[in-house]
Amino acid sequence: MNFTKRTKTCGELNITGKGEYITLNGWVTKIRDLGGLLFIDLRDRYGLTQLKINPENKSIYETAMTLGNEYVISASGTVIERESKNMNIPTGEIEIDVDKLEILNKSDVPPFNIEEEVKASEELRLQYRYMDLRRKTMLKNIILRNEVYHIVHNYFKDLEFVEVETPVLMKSTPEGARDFLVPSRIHKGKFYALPQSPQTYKQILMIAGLDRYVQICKCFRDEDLRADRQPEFTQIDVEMSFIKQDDVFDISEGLFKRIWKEIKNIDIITPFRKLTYDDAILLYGTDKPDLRIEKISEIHLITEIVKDSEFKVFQDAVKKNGIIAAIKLDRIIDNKNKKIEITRKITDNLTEYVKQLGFGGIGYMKIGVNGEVSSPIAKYLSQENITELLGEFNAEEGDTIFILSGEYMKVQTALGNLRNKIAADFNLINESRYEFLWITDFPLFKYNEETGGFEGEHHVFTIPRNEHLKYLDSSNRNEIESIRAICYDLVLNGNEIGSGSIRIHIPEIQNKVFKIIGLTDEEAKSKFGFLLNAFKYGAPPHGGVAFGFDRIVAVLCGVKSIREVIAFPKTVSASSLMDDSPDIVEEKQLKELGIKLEKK
RNA sequence: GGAGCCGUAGUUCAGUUUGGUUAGAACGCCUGACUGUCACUCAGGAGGUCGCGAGUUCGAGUCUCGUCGGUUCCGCCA
Repeated sequence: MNFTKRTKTCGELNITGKGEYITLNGWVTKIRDLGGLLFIDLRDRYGLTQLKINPENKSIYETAMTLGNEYVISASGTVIERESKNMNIPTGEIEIDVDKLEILNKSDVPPFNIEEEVKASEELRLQYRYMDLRRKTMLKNIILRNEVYHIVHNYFKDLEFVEVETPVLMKSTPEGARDFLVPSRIHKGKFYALPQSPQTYKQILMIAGLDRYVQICKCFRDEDLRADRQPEFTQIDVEMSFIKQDDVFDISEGLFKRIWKEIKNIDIITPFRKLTYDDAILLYGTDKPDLRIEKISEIHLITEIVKDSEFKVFQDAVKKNGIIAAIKLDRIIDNKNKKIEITRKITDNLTEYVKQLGFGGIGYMKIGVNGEVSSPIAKYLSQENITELLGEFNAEEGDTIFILSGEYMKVQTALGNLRNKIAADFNLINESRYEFLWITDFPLFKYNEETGGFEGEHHVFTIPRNEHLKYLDSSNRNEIESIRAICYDLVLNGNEIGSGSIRIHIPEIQNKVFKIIGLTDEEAKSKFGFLLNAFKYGAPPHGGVAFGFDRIVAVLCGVKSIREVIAFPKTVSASSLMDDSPDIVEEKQLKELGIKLEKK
């Protein structure tokens, strides 16, 4: 098709171009018909420019009158200064006095308006994603994503990392998430799996001597979705040889420093804070604490203080080897500077919340003037205990202490959830901060009560801490559970954005780990034989990390869901509303693959 | 697999608590008027499988059950 090609974009013209004859191509965003004089906002990726159509030019005017929103047009004319300027937009001092107008394509009436603040439901936005992506907000997210992409590539290139593409069709492995499977036509009855991550390949690249590997790659996990989890997602995958944990931290921190500097012009402080997994659970009840939370204390164990109370719930907890722990909420004020009273309604609501987490209820203690407390459980406590408790928290008038009791892990995680909930309910998250935090020394194994066996907490190639190597020969559950790994997560604002470990490169240690998780030699050989073989031929000490690219971009864009930074995301039921996938396939295709469907 | 919330005009929502006349509003769309708008304004108009299916009832957008879709969370998952 013949059309007049643009000489400028809709974002670049300003008063300095006055008098220039130009052509714009773009989408009709808004038509303002003043009865005679006609104004058209023309939009492209770069911005918005106002076209002026004068009724004196009859043929152009008539064409313009047939336009609708989202028509694609070519408009030529002279850049002129506006009679009344709009200083809210960059091009607001000028307009185009159009003397040539071509309709390049019509548009149906759009299902929703293309505007910055979208009003359409997410369902509709996903169905018409090409319309949604025309919105400035989405365009900004996608472009910012691309900028981060370049920063990552450049950063690692500067450090002499080698980008290597790894296969998308690979062998299914039993560990970790459920695999997406791809049937093989040539080998009927056999399947490839899509990679959950290129884990084994990147380790083999280390054995191959690549030394420093990076890849921004797609990963696939067939598990249920969340706001921050898609079945296919993007990872910054990194692996290095002859390094220790601190080297991984240095390289990673440098990356984030550069991203934040270039995208946000913010100098983030490195090195990042570090917390062991055990401390994170002890202090925050989660392995991904949000350090932006203000006015809520860390978790304090108060078993020693209240264990002799008359309160039966506490006594039960102590009897069952459990604990009693608490958090303190500072006196808080609303945006009108008025103190927020912790009312019965609020405590009832929190009680309801902890009941869902499997507790009978929550103990609370409101601190009044002169250390007087109002609390349903105060009557079970001696004055000394109360004083001691207030001292433990440095509690002052207006503060509230929330107490839970029971099994250690259950209490800690519940208090961790409670911190998040209270912070969200009362707006206690400081949104202006970026809080990076390394969580280190994760347990190597997790005991599975159902199967009565151990499972890998991270992945099976993670090396134990030196001082715990001896427990690999143990058969004592406590000893095995106490093994900590050289394994780390990077947490940003309460989101897990990265995870990695130093790997096992010595076959003897690897075999012991396999043994503990109940993998026989034969199974290990059939599942990971290629990797174990490779280890026999001089595997260097190595380790790495992988970052969740979508989550990082989501934080940078200030959005809650990674769907906002993915061009074509899936819904929570893992379908694509735009192209209606997954979908049934033809009988012929199944036959070729030797697949028969079970009747429902 | 489980729990919560949502589903009404092209779109966003009100109406559902307490079943009852013709299901409303805004934006968008169509027609007309208007030569400096930029959320243009003004006048008029069209537009509804109340997600779908059963049930209760004289009567269901409204109550009950089921089902489908979206979303948040738990389980699951780095």
